Amino acid sequence: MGTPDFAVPSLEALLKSDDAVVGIVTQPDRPKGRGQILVPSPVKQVAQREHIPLLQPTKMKDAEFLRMLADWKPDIIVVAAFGRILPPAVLTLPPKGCINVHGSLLPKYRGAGPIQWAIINGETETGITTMLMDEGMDTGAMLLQEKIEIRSDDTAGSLSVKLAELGGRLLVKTVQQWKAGTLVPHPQDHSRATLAPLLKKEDGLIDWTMPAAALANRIRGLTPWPGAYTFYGSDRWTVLKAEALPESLTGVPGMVAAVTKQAIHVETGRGLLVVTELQPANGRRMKVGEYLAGHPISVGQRLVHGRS
RNA sequence: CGCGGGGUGGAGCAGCCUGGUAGCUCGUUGGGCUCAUAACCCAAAGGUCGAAGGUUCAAAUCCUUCCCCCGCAA
Repeated sequence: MGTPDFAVPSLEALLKSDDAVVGIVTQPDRPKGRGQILVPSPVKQVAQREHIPLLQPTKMKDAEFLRMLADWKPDIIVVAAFGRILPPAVLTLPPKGCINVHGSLLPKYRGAGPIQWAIINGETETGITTMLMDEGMDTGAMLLQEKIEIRSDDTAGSLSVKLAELGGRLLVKTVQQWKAGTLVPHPQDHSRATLAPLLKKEDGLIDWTMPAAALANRIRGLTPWPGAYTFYGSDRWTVLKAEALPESLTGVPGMVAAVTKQAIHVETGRGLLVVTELQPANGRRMKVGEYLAGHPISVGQRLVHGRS
């Protein structure tokens, strides 16, 4: 069971492994983009390519769905970024249980946005944890765990690709060892658990009173989705790349303190944020140098929280 | 038919409303200046103005259709 790009490497890894994938479950096609066109999930596209039986339930407790799922007689159900809570009826279906691939070092960052929050919080390492699912949100007993470095230039997008890849490898290893009975589940230390809730569009709004270093992390964690944005006059900017400088020039958060050939220096709550890449509304992503070639930016203007 | 913005030399934009043979910033090339430079000065190259059709003496500019890109919203 899985839905977005993150789940694809896990599925592909399973397909290449010795175990048979008897069926795939993914979320229903959703209208997407400007034409409101129905788009199949990345996982569905693989399923169709491989001609593997596919279910797209709208409700997890739907009787028809549960009956068809049971008909597949799965030994194990593997879940990677599926996006739905599994009811007990599903969790207890496979004799060897449900295994989840999670993008963090549990018990830290339980929830839908572990990769993004790890970057936002300035972590320097994260990883993949495979675990036996229970009824809680990422609270099950852990099977295998592997660490990965978070580089200072990683964004949620780039890190997600790496973790998805690692997830696929670790998943196959987990399944093999679990079948062989050589794995001992380790209960999580619930007292050390932290939550990583799903990010919303509004979480991308930049609060210039925060320290520059925190904003730089936040921008990385919010890229490419939902995107960190701010407003210059009536223009909406999505800030794609920026770095923090410790010194401060004007002390007025949000003020454009300086403009060089390839960067816009913005005052924050502490230090300067040097913006080097952005995407204006109605435009494509571009280096600030390119943007400045056609858009005069005046020092002293303030970046604000809404269109003005 | 969800709302909206846009396609103009290599890049980013102005010009369109109030038709009359294309402009700005940057880049590129050549030259100059300088101990030196991604700095500065001078010069040059480079554009079927997304496509097709229409109106007109004349269309980047007005009308019609089509193609492509993007923001919001989901």
